[in-house]
Amino acid sequence: MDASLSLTFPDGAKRPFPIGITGAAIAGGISPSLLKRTVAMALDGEVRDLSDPITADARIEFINREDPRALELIRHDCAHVLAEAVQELFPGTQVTIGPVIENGFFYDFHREQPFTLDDLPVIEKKMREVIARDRPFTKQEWSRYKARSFFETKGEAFKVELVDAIPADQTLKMYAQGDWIDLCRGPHMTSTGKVGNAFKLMKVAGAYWRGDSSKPMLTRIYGTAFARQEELDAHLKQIEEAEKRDHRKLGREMDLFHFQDEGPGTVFWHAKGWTMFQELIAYNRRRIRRDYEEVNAPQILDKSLWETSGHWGWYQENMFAVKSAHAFMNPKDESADQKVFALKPMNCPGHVQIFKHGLKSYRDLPIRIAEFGIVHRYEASGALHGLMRVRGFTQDDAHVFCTEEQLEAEIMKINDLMMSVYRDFGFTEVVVKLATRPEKRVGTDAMWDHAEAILRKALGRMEAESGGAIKTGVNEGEGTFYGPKFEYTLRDAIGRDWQCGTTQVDFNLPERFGAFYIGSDGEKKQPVMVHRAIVGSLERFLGIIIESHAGHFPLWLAPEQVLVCPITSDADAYAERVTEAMLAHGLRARADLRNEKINYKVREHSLAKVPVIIAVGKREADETTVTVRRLGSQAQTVMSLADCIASLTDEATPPDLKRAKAALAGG
RNA sequence: GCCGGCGUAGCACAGCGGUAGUGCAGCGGUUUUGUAAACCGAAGGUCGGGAGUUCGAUCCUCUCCGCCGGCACCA
Repeated sequence: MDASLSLTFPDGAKRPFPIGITGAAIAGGISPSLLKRTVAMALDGEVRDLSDPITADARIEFINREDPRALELIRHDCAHVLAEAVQELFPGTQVTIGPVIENGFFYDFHREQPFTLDDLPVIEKKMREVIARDRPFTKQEWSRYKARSFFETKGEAFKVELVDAIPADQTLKMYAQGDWIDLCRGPHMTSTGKVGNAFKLMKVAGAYWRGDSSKPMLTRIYGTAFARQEELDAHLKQIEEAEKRDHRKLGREMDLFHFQDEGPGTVFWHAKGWTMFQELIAYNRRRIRRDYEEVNAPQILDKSLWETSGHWGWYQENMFAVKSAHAFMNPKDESADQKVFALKPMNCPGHVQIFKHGLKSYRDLPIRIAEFGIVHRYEASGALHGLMRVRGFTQDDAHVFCTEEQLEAEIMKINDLMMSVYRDFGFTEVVVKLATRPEKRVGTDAMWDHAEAILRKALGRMEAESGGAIKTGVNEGEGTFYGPKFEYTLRDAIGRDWQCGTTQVDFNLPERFGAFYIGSDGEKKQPVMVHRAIVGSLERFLGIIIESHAGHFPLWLAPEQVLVCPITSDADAYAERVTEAMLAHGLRARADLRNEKINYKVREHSLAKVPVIIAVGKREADETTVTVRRLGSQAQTVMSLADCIASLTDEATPPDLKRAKAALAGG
């Protein structure tokens, strides 16, 4: 008799089994129906093929399709089914990889003629056939040689490359589903039928082999799958909802901004969008007034300055160069001014120049220079995306020049400010990641060691002192060419993550530009420079605000706060009086005196997402009251004009001012 | 930049080898209205730019530009 092992079941029962018994045998031994509904098992919490022989004592759980842990298997199996379907339909198509991703899976194929959207329904149909065949997934271990020659014979060049890339000490696992077989790490469910029908192919896209733009481009087919149809439907519905709050769509509908062909990646801010933009700047300006000096540096500067900073060398492809139009058109004309300027892609060199102007003492430090700096970067055409990725944008930028001793305190101070700003905009979940030295960089390793050590220490403090609001991590090799940085990522109302803030420690630019201060010993000292942006790009941040609120802005940000609508023209004069009173109290109010029914106006202003609609008729005029209707509610509230203004002005007070008011009131 | 798709009136969309329609908005009139669309009328477009094929191109081909979905990139 074989030696035995002991398995612990979820109910706590321990039972002995012969070594090498499979999960399937155990499940089948308990009951045929258990075996039937089990798609995989977990040994000590690790998901495994049900057919795996068990070789040691463990906790065993049987996983059915509805188990949350099965979702990944369903998606992964679905990717295999997709690959089989594609190869059956389109012989000669090469397979590469097909991983599970957030919300679904994809599979990358190589085919002379890339797939298009029209191919998806056909492929889906074939997938349903493959699933209906319900072939078991069977695992085999192959030698490297066998796998390599197998794929070579089939003309699967990419798979050959994958086989070669697997470390020599690892075994090669092949999963067969009927006649179709693929190199795969596993695990899989018991058969293709377990994938079910709650799947959908979503889109096709190009993707570079191994994520490398110098390598061939493959066709990626994205799909998603769920255990049950209702979950798939809910997911599709959610995508639809997300599309409705797309800032590009809302920007058009709400008349906030537009783009046009002549200015790719640059924003035409309309009055309403610009109102929000200015409100954002005003807020940020109030937040920095105490500690920073706000400056404004030139938009174009001689290219030599950018050579000194290193940007010209590292980022030339992404910079706009500027010459006189005459010189541009007549590059050979030596009598013309052929000087080349760069449209600034960053504010730091400008701020260094301001720092350098005049002798600085150690007593002056830290010097914090802020600018709502408009920068231009020539982003790749394919990178442009509404307000989220543009070629001209405004940074809430600042540079702190300080001593090394002051550095950590400055970083923590910046962190406090950032967290406070994010809270004011309703973002409470923040992830801060330390991005360490990249391959392409300037400065000595000693410098980097030092800078990273300081940031690491600060990172630990941030997490510890945040009371759980900050989670931290490390992005190896993701730092800037001149220094390591923190990246602040916010999670919005619908769970999407946005990288906004950044704090960068820089020992290099001050040196390159020869910036110094006079130390207490009378000697010249080099300051440390900290680059920081809180919301990053104001354009982008507004895009995030638009999407996370789906256009239903908090009152203080709403471009139009109040619309006053008379019921009939008899109340026009009163409506104007109400509007004037609101305007006088700083509210953004407007009277709608058009000859339209109240129904029409309510509908129109509701669709325009105006937060407050006020209707006034004879009744209100006689009593100096207003009838208030709030966006998102059908309720009508009658109140005195004075009360209404008092409550709206309070609500429209920006969060920072509200805090100050409350502090005052609290004594 | 790369792969695929798309580009028709301010917006949302039809259409198609014989130079274009619908709805909403806008404009003119009628209507004075109590909380999500009153009625009537007239008007509005070198069908993204350029070139080619054709007797004839919004439609087919090429090319450029832009946008969309991804990939790559993001100081």
